Amino acid sequence: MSTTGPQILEGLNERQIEAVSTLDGPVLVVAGAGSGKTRVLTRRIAYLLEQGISPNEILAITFTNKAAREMVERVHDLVGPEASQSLWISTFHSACSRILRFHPELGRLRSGFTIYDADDSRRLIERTIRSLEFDTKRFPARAVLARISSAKADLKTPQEMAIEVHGAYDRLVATVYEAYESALIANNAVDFDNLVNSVVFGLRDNPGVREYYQRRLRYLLVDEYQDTNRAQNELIGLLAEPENNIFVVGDSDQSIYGFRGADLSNIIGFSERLPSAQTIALEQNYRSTNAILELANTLITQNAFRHDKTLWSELGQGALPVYFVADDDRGEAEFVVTQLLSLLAEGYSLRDVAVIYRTNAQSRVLEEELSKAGIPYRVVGGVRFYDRREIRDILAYLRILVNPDDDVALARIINTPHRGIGAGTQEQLQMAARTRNVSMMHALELFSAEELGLSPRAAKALLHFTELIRRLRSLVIEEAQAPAILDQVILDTEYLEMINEDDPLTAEGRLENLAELRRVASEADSLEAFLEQTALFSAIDAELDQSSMTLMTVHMAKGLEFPAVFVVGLEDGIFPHMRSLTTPSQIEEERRLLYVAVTRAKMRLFLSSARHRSFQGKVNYNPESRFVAELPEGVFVKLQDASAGAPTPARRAQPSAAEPPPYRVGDRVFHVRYGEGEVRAIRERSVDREVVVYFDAAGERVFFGSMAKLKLV
DNA sequence: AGACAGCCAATTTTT
DNA sequence: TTGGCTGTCT
Repeated sequence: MSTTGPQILEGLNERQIEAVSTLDGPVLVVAGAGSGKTRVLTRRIAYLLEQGISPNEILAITFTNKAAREMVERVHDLVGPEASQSLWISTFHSACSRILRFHPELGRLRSGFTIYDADDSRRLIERTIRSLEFDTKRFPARAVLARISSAKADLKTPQEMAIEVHGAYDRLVATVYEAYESALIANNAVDFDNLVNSVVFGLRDNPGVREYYQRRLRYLLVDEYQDTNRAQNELIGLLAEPENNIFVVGDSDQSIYGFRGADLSNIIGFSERLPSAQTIALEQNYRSTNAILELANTLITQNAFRHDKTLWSELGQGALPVYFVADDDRGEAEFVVTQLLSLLAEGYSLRDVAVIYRTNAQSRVLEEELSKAGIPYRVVGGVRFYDRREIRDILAYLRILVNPDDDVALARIINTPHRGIGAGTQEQLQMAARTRNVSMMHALELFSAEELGLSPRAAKALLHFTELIRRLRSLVIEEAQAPAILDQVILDTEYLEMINEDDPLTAEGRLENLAELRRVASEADSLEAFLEQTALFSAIDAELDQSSMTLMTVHMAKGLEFPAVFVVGLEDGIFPHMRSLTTPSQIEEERRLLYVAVTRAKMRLFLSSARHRSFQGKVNYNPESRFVAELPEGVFVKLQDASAGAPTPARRAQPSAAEPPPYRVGDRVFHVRYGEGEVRAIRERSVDREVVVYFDAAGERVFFGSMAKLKLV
């Protein structure tokens, strides 16, 4: 049966083998960038199974659904469907959600509870601030939510927060926090933070449930451990007792979510808290050349709060990273374009290249220059699928059907599409509901318009609304399928008509979004499962465009790799960001951000800055990033602005597109790297021309005409 | 109820 | 520069 033994450890280095096969007790794997941590995690699961541990006894936790899915797939490939189906591999939030579905009382919830995402939470906070008659301008909900959220990350209750207040602002936050928690319970809802926190508090208070999970989950694995907050760490600790078979994998140098409560001391202090812990460091990198790793290593050794380690690889020295100082942000973007053209000429393709920046706003100039040059690109991030208005509206309808106490959902849709229930009426309803201690939906159902103090006109509009919800709810009671309910919502609310009237230009796109939502719904087992999925999964993975380059923030780039990477905007104020210059720990996090950015590169790395740039409508003269200054001569080549000094590859003469191409479609050509092929297309672009060649051995490649070293055969 | 001008603030965001 | 929100006018 267990003939898998050798396979499980096959191709692993010594450290990795040690990590995979150290069975009992706490283990910390310090896994540098590109050191094969997912491999270690998946092989370890296979190893545990081979050692006779039941799949039911294993819980593997990740931060993202993507990582969880990837782990499931890879374990599946190793151990087959039977064992892998019984494994529990999920995100913190999904795992907690599942526990709460079985034991809603742990979080003072009732079954059918709603999961609030950040936007729902913000809205509820805003309502709370208003209802306490605080000024929402002086105390923006977003800021208050951030404070509450970081308190929750530290497992701090409103009462604990109230004790430690410094000044009026803190006092307000503590007051809002307490009211917000009550509102969540009243709405039968949990926010993301409370998914974890209520399980932690619930397990502490309920020995029976706690012991059940402790007995069941004997082997825990945690991915990206450096990103855990105190609450998540506490959850792991609780579940792991009494055996303490905790296997955590992470890299202190890649902790970039401190601003959201990630607590680096979880990983740094792991072996101090658990003296029996074994620490295994993975320092061999399988991604980058040593030239890139040397730059990364020198950069990150400037940080004090970290696990000391030095990455190395067997992938050769490689090209020295290039650092370019542009005159302005446009010049920087032009640098990216020209270097990109050379990369393409060398045989890199667009999908091999990524531009990474600190803030989303930086994408604009890059996009303009790339468009100008006719280079296809995609920007990762931006408005996410479930954040689109039409999606949120329809989901709010579905939510109110399942959980009538969800006032946030109700507020969203009570007058969407417009049905004559204005702000005044809504406020009146809210007040009336509050004094009766019921949700707004229940108030509508239980009391007459007169009792609620509503005008006859408002009463009529509300009656229509209540009837609408009642009709739709009957579908839920009859256990109709999620897509059918969704269809009926769209139909009965005349939502499509609204979309059309609203803005006929975008109507089609929004319609497509709804169709996509319906497709997701059709794959869910139930309406409840569908809603849960939409709450916990942020995006339907965008199909990777095979022929465009990628633009994204450092945060989005984490976990990814590209043959060639540009890191732009290396200026004090941008990277490190202005708002992160105050404390040493903020600066360290910014430095880790840059570390994450540069370690995405496999072969080629380009860094750049601009002497001045337009930013927030004004021209800024930022000094060069302190991080660049920290790097010694020799770890990169510095290029001056192309107008100064010797001609750089950046400004190599470009034949104008008007010149006739030296080859035509159908010609046979030769390339040093790809051999012989046939020219399939020649496309004129504003800056250059594109030549598409189909190589006999290497398939299709796209070159830029000015750069391509193609010889006619 | 809806349109529009004026004002203000402005990282990063796995769930 | 952008976007979001508020208050005012129709």
